[in-house]
Amino acid sequence: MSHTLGVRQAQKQQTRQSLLDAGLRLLEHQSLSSVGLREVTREAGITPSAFYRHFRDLDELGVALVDESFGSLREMVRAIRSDRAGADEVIDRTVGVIAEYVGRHRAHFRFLARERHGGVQPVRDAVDARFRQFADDLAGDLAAQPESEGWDPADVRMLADLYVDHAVTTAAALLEADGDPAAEQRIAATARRQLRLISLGRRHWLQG
Amino acid sequence: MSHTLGVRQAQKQQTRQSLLDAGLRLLEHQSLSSVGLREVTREAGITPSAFYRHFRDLDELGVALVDESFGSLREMVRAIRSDRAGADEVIDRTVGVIAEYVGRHRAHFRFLARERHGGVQPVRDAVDARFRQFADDLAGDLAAQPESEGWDPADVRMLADLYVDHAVTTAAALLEADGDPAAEQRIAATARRQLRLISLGRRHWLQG
DNA sequence: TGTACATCAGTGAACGCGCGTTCACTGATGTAC
DNA sequence: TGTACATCAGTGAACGCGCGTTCACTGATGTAC
Repeated sequence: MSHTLGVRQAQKQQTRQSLLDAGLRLLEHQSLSSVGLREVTREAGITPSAFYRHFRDLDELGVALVDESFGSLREMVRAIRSDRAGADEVIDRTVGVIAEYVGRHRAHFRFLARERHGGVQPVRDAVDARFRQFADDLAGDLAAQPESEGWDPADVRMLADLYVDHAVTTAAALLEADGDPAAEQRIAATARRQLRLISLGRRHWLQG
Repeated sequence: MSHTLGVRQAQKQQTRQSLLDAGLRLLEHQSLSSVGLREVTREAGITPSAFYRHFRDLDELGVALVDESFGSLREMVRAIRSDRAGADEVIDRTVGVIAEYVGRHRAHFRFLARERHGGVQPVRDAVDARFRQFADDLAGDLAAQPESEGWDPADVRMLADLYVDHAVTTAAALLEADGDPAAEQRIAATARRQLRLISLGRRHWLQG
């Protein structure tokens, strides 16, 4: 028998995952600070006391959900950044990818939108650190592009922040649309125009 | 005795206000959905059952707090919009006013940031409606400016949304800085550059 | 102005309930020989 | 391979506690005459 993990550990990890899934399901309609431990274990189909075999408390589960949620996000960002095309195509693809991922990982995005400014400090810190990391990565990408020649690094960074904040705002608006296709179209159209305006500003930054 | 209100009504309103104040105080460190009714009345110094003389439940108190918070915000927007000056001065003043109001009405802004995407639906709807109203007003202002001559109304609206979203993001970042002056300076500096880039994009929109 | 009654904001006791946490336990999985 | 013991993920009962809500009440304020 090959056991890279062992039956026991594999089962434990499965239970842990069912706790995370249960948490995410409950967080679709309420925020972390109002979810109960017993509520989560009930949803996961285990005993309340078994919870402590996996997390110290609900905050710790929340931080684990941040990691999981940023997994989806990282995938999305990779899809956007790998794009090499003309400005307008990049914009269209970017907005398209955001809309697609929000639709596909709705629960994860909803969780991040909720807890980003929500109740629990350790979770908020975890979310913030991850977003800052994204902005750093994006700033690196932008700096390497020919359009950024002659730019002050601080200006590159502020542009990266603007892009990230815009993406976050757009994703949150799409969530709020809650699947209504007309509303989603409107939000996507607005987002595209805004990105076009921003990229115009970028083009004229040095002689501005 | 002149009584525009009556002693009894005046006292009732005072109690109501102390409930709102207590709620806002508690919401500095947690979100609405995790605050208890008894917690609020304890903080306000009244009996739990007296709560029902003023609100049906905590959600209703939350909606009342949205109204109150937007009072501060409306004042701020009036201060910004009344400004008539050159582009760069407007930008500096705008960011300055935002920073000043966030500092002065910290609890109100924190509440709005929390509950905007937070747990409770009626509160979220109330917040959203108010922000949309602001964007409408701002779109009206922008449309009246000479810089907007020849603009598609939909483009004016998307610019107004971009400005409002940017202000919201900046305010939230300032809150997260939590009074640290260096962090606040950095955020304000970034916000000013971003607004300058946006206004560059605006200037080149039609020939872009 | 004075009196008699109505109103109603806030009180305080009581209720049933679900909460988070503890603890000794069970029995399947893992390990040593 | 087989046996004897160790580990430990998940169980289920128990606990004390604060919760939201109800209800009859009190006494200051308001109103009618």
